[in-house]
Amino acid sequence: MKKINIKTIASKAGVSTATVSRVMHNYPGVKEETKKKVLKVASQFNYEINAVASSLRREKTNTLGIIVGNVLSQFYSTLAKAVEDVAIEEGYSLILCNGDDNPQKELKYLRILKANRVDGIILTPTGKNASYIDFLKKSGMQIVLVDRLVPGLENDAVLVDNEKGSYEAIKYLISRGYKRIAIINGFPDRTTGAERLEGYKRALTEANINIDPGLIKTGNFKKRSGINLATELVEADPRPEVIFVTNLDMALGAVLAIKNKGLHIPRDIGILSFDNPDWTQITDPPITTINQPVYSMGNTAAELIIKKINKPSNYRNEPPLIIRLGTHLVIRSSTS
Amino acid sequence: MKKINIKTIASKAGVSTATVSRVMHNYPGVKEETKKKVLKVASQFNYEINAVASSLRREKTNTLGIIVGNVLSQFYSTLAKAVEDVAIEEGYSLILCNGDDNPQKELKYLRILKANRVDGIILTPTGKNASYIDFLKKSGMQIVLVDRLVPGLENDAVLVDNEKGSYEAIKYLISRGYKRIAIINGFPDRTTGAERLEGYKRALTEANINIDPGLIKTGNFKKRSGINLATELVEADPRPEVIFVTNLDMALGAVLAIKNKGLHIPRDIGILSFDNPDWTQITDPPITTINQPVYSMGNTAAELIIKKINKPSNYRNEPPLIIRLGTHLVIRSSTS
DNA sequence: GTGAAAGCGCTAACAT
DNA sequence: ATGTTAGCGCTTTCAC
Repeated sequence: MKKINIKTIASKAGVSTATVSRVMHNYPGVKEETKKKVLKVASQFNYEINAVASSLRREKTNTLGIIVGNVLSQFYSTLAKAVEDVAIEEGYSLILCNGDDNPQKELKYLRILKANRVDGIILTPTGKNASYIDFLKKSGMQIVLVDRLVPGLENDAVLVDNEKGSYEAIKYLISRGYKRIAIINGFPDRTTGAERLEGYKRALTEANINIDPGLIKTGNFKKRSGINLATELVEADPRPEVIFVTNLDMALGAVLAIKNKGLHIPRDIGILSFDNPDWTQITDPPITTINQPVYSMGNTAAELIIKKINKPSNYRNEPPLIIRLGTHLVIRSSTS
Repeated sequence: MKKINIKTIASKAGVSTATVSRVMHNYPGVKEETKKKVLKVASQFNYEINAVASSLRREKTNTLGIIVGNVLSQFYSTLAKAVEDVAIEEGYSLILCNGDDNPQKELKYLRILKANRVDGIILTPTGKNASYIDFLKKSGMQIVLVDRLVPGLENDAVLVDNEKGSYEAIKYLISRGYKRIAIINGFPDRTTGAERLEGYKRALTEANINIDPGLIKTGNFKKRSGINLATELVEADPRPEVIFVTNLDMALGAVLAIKNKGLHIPRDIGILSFDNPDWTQITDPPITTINQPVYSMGNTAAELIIKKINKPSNYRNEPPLIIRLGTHLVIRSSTS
C-alpha cells in the first residue's frame, strides 16, 4: 500500500497542503465547503497527520514522559493512571518509564526522554541526578517532581505531608496504649523515608517515649526487606508491640513474616502502614493505613506541568511550587 | 540557552554532520581519533540525537504503543511492566494508553498511535475494532494481541488457555465435593469471558451436574459488579456452595459482599478466582486462585512484536501465530 | 575516512 | 480563503 501523506490528501482534494493542515487542525478561516471536501478525502484514506513530522516542525511533541519507580507497585500505577488521564484529556501522549528507583536507570531515562523531546517530565526522583535535572531545566525542559524531592534541586513538586502523616499515625498508636513502637522505613536518603522517620521521632519525643535505635529498621521499600526486617524485630526480646511500616510492599512482607512466626495480629503485634489500596480491607486482619491521595497527586502534577508547558513565562521567575497534600489515617483492626 | 543540534556539534568538532551522525550511532569506519573528538564535544554539550528528526528521516520511531484495559488493575500493570522491560532492552520507548476496555477509547488510541508512527502496537483488545485494526495492519503496522482475540480478525496473539484453566478449577471444586457451583463472569463477548465460561460448562457437564442458568452471572470485570452479583447469589435460596469469579477485581467485590452478609468463607460459601497477585496470600482467608503467567505473556508479546518489526518478511505469509500459555491452580483456604 | 546535499512530512509566514 | 515555500534536524547516498 502506497504511503498516504498530506500531499496525497491535498492533491486528491484539489487543495494545497496548507489547507489540509488547516482543516486537520480545525483552524478557523477555511470555507465550510473546502473543509468538508478535505475531511471526506482524509477519512476515505484513514489519514492522520504524521505526528513525527508535525513535532519536528513545531518543536513540540505533545508528549509527556513519566518516570516512576515501578508500575508493579500499586502506588506508582495509580500515579501513572492519574497522569495519563489528564494527558489524554489535554491532547498529550505519555511515555512510561520504570526507573526501578535506580539512579543510573533514572539518568538513562531522562536522556531518552530528552532525546524524544517530550514537552515535560513527571518524575518520582531517586534523589540522585540533581545536576542533570538542572541541565534539563536550563535547556527548557519542564519538570515536575512527585512524591519526593531532590536534595539540592529547586523544583516544582507535588507531595504528601509525610512528616505529619507519620506523626499522626504514631500519635494514634500512643493513644491506644502502645509504647514499644518499631518502624520499618525505606531508603532514608529518599525524602519520603527521611520525613516519615521525622514524624515518627517527633511523636515519640512529644510523648516522652525514648527513641530506641533497635526499633528503627531501614529497608528498600520492597516486600523482601519487609520480610527480613519484620523477622528481626519479631525475634527480638522483648519484641515491639506494633510495627509502623512506611509502605505497603514492605508491610505485605511484614505480615507474611509475622504469620510465619505463628503470631497473631493485632493480639501479639500490631501493624500500621502507609498506602491504602482496596485490598487492605479484606486482609487478615484488615490493615490500619495512612491513606495518601495518590491519584490526586498524579492529577495535580500533570495539570501543573501542562500549565507550565503552555505558559512557561508564568513560572519563569517564581520560586519552586511545592504542593503538599494531606493524608488521613484509616483505622482498621491490625491495631487494637 | 541556544539550541544544540547536530550542526553545532559538527562545527565545534570541525567535522561534517554526517560524521557526527556516524559517531553517535556508533557506525564503523570512523577514525578513532575523529570519534573521540566528536564524543568529547557531544558530551560537553550533553548532546543527544533529536529522536524526532531521526524518526522522521528513517521512518522508524523505535517506539511501541501499548493499549491496556486499565493499569490500575494489577493484571494490566504487570503486562505493561513486562512489555516495558523488553522494550527498553531493545532500544524502544513505550507509549502507555489506558483503553478502559472501551471500544471508542480503543479506537481513539489506535489512531493516536498511528499518528505517532509507533513501530508496533500491543493491544488487549475489546474485540470491537476489527476493521480498523485490519486497516492498520495493511498499512504496515505491526500488531500483537494479548490476553484476548478479536472475533473476525486473524492476528498474532499471546494468551492463556482460559478454557482449560477454568475447566481444571471447576474439576477441582467438584472433586472437593462442591455441587452448586456459581460463576461470576466478565463480558461474554470478550474471548476471555467466553472461554472461561466454556471451561466451567465442560467440567460440570462431564461430571453430570446440571448447568443452572441461575448460577451464571455476568459482570464487567470490575469490583462493583463483583459486589452486586455476589450479593444476588448469596441472597438466593438455596445459595451456591462456592463462587468461581473470573477475575480478581470482581472477586475482591465478591469477598466484600459475602462478609457484609455476615457469611464465612469457606464455611458458608467458597471463593475461587482467576489472577494471583501477592496479596491473595494474606487475605481472610487466603484465596484459591488460577495463576496466569501475566509477566510472561507481556514479555512474549513484546519479544514477538520486536522480531516482527525487525523482519516483517519472516511473518508476511505466515498464518497468525497464537501462543497459548498454561495456567495453574493455587490452592488456598477460600475453598475447603 | 569524510563531506555535500537531498529529502523525510509537516507548519507557518508570507503572498495573493 | 487559499497557495507557495522555506526549513525543522536528521540520515544516507553518492562523490571524493
